[in-house]
Amino acid sequence: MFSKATEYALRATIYIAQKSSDKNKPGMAEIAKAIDSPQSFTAKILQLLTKNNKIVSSVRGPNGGFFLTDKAKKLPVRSILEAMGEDEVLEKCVLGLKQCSEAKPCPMHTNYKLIKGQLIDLFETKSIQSLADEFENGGAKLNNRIK
Amino acid sequence: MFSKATEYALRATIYIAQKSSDKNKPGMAEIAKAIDSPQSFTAKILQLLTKNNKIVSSVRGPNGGFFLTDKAKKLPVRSILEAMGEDEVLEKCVLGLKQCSEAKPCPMHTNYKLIKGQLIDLFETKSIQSLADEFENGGAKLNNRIK
DNA sequence: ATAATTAAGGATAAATTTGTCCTTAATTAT
DNA sequence: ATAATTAAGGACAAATTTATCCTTAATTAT
Repeated sequence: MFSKATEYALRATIYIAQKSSDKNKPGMAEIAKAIDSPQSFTAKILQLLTKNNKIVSSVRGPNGGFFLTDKAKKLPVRSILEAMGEDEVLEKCVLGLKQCSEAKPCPMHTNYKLIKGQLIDLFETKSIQSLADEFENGGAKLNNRIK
Repeated sequence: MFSKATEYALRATIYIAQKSSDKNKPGMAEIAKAIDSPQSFTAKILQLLTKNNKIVSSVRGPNGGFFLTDKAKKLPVRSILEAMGEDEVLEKCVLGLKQCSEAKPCPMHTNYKLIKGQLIDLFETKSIQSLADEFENGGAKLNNRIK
């Protein structure tokens, strides 16, 4: 569904939401290990999320690392997709048709739009914080290693 | 959602379902033009669909081209995804976690699985033929050019 | 039989995505 | 002030996806 870069972005952001506080800010090495992603590549992605788009915040130096502002925690998960430039996946025609619309529907349109609507709703409704919370409560794990 | 190759595969197969008959078999040039895809690349994809996996059939020589057997027309759309090796998209965890499951759900799991179920159902239930029919009845267009 | 037509298949190239490495800049602790 | 730590950023490399081109094989029409 999403690119690896976006998958890493989602996992990293959720991890940061869980682990960061005023006292403790996970660094890129810790994050990459925790979510089982390539470290340098993840660093690039964190740069993206930190820079233009204000999803993630960071501080350099000893005890530095990444964290989320209270404002950022309330952002919908979709904002991560937007920051990664992969937001269109939620809107696009399944067949990849540029002119597919209500007026000129592709053969999948009518059925697919209902599903797409739910996808959009899910990514709009869920906040970054609420995902982190679900992690804490459920047995959910973010790392990707198979033991 | 899907790769370009798979989008072309879906469009091409639907087009063939519409246009082919005993008398008339669209060739790769016609198909590529109709669905607005790069010709040589589309030819490769048609080879894939023709070869191992028996989605599409073909005949060479003058008046040759591509067509679908009656059996193939009844195949679920999902079989095209399988032939393209992109079937896993329907099953995969949104966050890309290999060990995400009912037992070890990721933070998105519970909500996403409902949507995924509908996606799978859609691709399982719809047959190639039924899509072609919807095209004929509705105003749906397969080409991708913006006029 | 021959020529024309069309898909099959191989080799290769271009573009994009994924990934690494090294240097620089900022911040902190001493 | 100095050294240590950590993110930022640039340059580059590998892998994958997308795409083109050319030759070969099959089939048909003449």
